[in-house]
This record gives sequence, structure tokens and C-alpha cells, in this order.
Amino acid sequence: MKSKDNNTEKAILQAAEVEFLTKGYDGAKTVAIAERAGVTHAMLHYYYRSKRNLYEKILNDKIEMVIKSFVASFSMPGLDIVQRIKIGMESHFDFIMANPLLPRFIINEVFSKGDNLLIVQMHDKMQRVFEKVQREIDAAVEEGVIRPITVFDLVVDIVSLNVFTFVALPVLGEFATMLYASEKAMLEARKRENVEVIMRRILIDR
Amino acid sequence: MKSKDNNTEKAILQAAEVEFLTKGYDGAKTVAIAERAGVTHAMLHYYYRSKRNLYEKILNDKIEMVIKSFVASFSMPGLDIVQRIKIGMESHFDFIMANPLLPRFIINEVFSKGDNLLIVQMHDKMQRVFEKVQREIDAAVEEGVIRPITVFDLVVDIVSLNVFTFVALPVLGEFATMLYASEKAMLEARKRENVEVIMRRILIDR
DNA sequence: AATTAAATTAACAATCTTGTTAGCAAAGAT
DNA sequence: ATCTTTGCTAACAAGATTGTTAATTTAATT
Repeated sequence: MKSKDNNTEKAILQAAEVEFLTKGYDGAKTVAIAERAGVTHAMLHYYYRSKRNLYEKILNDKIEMVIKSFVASFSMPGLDIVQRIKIGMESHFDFIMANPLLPRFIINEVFSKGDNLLIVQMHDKMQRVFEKVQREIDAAVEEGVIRPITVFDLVVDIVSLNVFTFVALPVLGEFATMLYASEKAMLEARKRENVEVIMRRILIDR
Repeated sequence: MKSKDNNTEKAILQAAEVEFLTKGYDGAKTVAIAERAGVTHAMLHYYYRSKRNLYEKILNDKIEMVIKSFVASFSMPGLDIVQRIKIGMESHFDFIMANPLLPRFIINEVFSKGDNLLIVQMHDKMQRVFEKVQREIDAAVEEGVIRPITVFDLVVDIVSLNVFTFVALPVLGEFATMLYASEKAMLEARKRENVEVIMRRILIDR
């Protein structure tokens, strides 16, 4: 085979990522992807058969990335549950900040359809983790450290706060210029606020 | 003119609404809209010139609807700031529950592009309201009723929590069947949780 | 160097999509 | 009753979009 390794194949994948993430499935065009990759659009079919197929490669990639990162964020060992949540939220926020196009992409292509297959798969994977965390929470509640909450509510609260900031970023960015020194400053403030909100939700009044 | 009043015109608008809200601009097809309305797609151009034009009519409608409803939700007269926020959050949540397709639509078509024109317009409109609410908050803080917070943070917190529930509904719905009696039960629980989160964020520890 | 296999391109094909237009039908105006 | 306006349809047109294929180039194999 060519010494040119698998350059084109990767180039197409990367170009497709940008195209799909920014424009969504319907908005993305195969010729635009090929153009961005610097090849004819025939190559796209040569390597990936179809637009749908290429899209699903990227979608699966991103879903795995999101789940892995989320779990990893909240898995700092040697910390108590409260600190893990706090560090985890910051880490989760930072991950989205580093991948600001992900939320909209995932929302549109996973959250929109009742993609039962995927969700059930996800649920099965998470069930054990969720149950373990729930037991930790319940134990901490017993000790009088935190107030009662279900993992479900806690996760939805956290993801709501962290994700929405970036979903709404194009709008919030405008406000940022009026209220903050920079967009980055606004985001740092939002990160703090999100953690504060969750901490006050779970911590016992002192 | 025909006694047939302006039936077709409205039918197209309604069909377009369903189509655009469920599929987004790129996913929506003019022939599909016409079909849904029970007319030829030529009628769509007869009444609305172009797909883009029709789309923008609906987009403007929805944006106005969202803003008006949001302001109205938090404008119950004769209530103190804390109660207004509480009732407002519930009312806001109920509005989205009655229009569950709105969040994704608005997110994709407003929040995605730096639609400066619209945002600046919106900001100018809201500035007075925001300033007034901020003064109320500051006064309540002085009185020791609530903890300091900016209107910006408060609004983002509230919208994050309420909107995300519906953005993620297709996924949360799956979990709902495992954790709750019904999707409706889950949503009622989420509404309570969202209010609880914000209340604990703003209220002074008792 | 000759042969084989893989990568790439240009051209084509089929379908979809938006938009237009000419003509017909129905209603109102004169 | 005739004329005019409006609503509407069918057919068409232009271009976009996805996908295929035959031919060419490039690299690897012998």
C-alpha cells in the first residue's frame, strides 16, 4: 500500500467531525466534507460507504467520549462523596469547555429520538455505578453530612447546569461582554455558580 | 375572494410549525410541509415566497412567545421576590411542558449562531426588567432574606434546570419508566427538584 | 521491469429540493 | 353576463446531493 499511510481516511473523518458537529446531520453535506478534507467526495464513499455510516462512526465516538469523560470526572479516588461531586462538576464543566460543540450535537442526535437501544445500553452500563453512588449518598445522609437526593436528580441537576451554559453560549457570550471582562471570565464564574448551587442543594445547613 | 377564507395560508403555517419544530430548518422539506397541509408546495411559495421566509415567520413567533411567557411567569403581582421566583419557576416549567419541542428548536436556531441583532434587541428589552429585579434582590439581601446573586446567574440557573429536563426528555423518559410511575410523575418530581435547588441557592440558612 | 493491488479522480446517474410559470377554476365586481 | 382578481394545480426547470463506475495514477510485490 501507499506509504501515504491512511491519511485521507483520517482527513475525511476529521473533516466530517467538524461538519457534523457544526451543522448537524441534515446540514452537513458530503461534498463539503470532502472539500474540507481536500479530496473528491467519491473518497468518502470509498472509505465509509455512505454519509449515514460516516455519521454514525462519529456519533458513536462522541457518545463514548462523553460517557467515559463523565464517569471519569466523578471517579477521583480517595475523596469523600462531597469532594468527588465538587471536583467532578468542575472537571465535567472543563470537559465541555474543551469540547463546546458536543452538547448541541448530542442533544440533537441522541436526545431527540427515543433511541431506545442506546439508552437501554447506557442504562445497563450505568446501573451499577448509579447504585453504588446511591448507597454512598444514603450513607452520607445517615451520617448527617448531606441532605437526601436520588442519583437521578443529582445527575440531571449537574448536567443541566453544566451543559446549558454551553448550549446557550452564543447568547450568554453576548451578555458576557457586558457583564464580565471576557467570555472566559464569565465561564469561570458560571462554573463556580454551578458548583455552589449543587453544594447548597446537597449540604446540610451549617 | 373565496369564501374559503384564509384556510390554506393557516394550514401551511401550522404544518410548517410541526415540520420545523420537529426536524429543524435543514431537516424540514417544503414538499413535506405542503403535503402535511394538504396542498401543493407551490402554495407555500405563493403565500410565503420562500422556505426561509416561512421559517422566519415561525421563528419570530416562537421567540416572542418564549420571551413573553418567561416574563409573564415571573410577574405575579403582590408577591414577594422569593414567592415570585418559586411560582415563576413552576409556571415556566409548565409552559415548556406544554410546548416540549420549543427548547430544541430555539437552541438550534437562536442559540447556535451569534444572532447578534436578536440578542441585542432582547437585551435592550430585558435590561430594565433585569435592573429592576436586581434592585429587588439586593434589597432582599439587605433585609437578610436571601443570599446575594446576580439576576444573570439566577436566570441562567433557572433556565438551565427547567429547559434541560425537556431537551433530555427522550432520554429521561426511558429512565422515568424505571424509576417513576409515569413520565408525568417524573416531570412533576423534576419540577419540585428544580424549585428546591433554586430555593436552597437563594434562601438564607434557617 | 512486470505485475498486482490499492488509492484517487472525473464523469455520470438518480433522486431530491426549491422555486417558477402557465393555465385553469372559483369568487367578486361591474 | 362579462370581466377581473384571487386561489390553486400540474408541469417544469435549475441546481444540489448522494452515490456509482470506469479509467487512471500510485504504490507494493515478485
